[in-house]
Amino acid sequence: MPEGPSIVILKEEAAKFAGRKVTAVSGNSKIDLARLKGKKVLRLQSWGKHFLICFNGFIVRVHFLLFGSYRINDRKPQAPRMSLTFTNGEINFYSCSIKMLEGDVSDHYDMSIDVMNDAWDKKKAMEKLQLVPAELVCDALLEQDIFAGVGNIIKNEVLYRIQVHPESTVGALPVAKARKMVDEARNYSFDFLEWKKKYELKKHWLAHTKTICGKCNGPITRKITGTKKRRSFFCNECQRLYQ
DNA sequence: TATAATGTTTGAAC
DNA sequence: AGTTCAAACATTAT
Repeated sequence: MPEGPSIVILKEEAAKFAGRKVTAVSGNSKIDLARLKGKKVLRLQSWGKHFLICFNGFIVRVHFLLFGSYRINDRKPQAPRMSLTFTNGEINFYSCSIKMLEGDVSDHYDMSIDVMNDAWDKKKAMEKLQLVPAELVCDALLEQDIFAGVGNIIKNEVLYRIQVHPESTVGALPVAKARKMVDEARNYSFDFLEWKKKYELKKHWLAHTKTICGKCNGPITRKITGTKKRRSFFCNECQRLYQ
């Protein structure tokens, strides 16, 4: 469930709880859940892969990692990490990381880094890339400090779209390619959002988990790449290695 | 059934 | 002391 666009979908689905009071709270999270009881949710936000439940003076941050999930007006058999009940429904979170942050969202998050946010700033991403010229692009795209919300699927699809080999070095990319990478990190994320909403995300994958390149009919290489050691799927023929 | 996978934090080891 | 790395966590489809 993890990448940024999926969290945007959650935010939209949970929007009906904004302005509502938490009438009951439970779960096996180690944070002080009792603090939420009777408090009003001011708004629901997202930043990258973080889902933010904002209260007056503090925020509950939910991160789904690899296996986390949620249900709205529904439950899974297992015990929820956190369950929030409102007068108009409930939301349950499973096997996720939950933290309490003091203060406002702006004290903790820079929304201009979130590829899904209206405040996203292309120039800022370009500037941050220039600070890590030695990094491989497959790692750079996964940097949440640069591309908050981008995950491994988006990484692979972006690199395929712009025809850049995942083991290319950031500093070796021509500026026009770097710009394309930044642009597509956002563009593909929005495509991901639309496809995911229609339950047809996988149908549109061109590189991720594929074995044949649709462009040249050659093989798609699958390889663990970068210091992050994540799976990369790429076409050696169509994706150029810059180094 | 065993494996691998849309991810991050932590703490040991250097 | 700062950096690096692997382990830990946890679920489900294949």
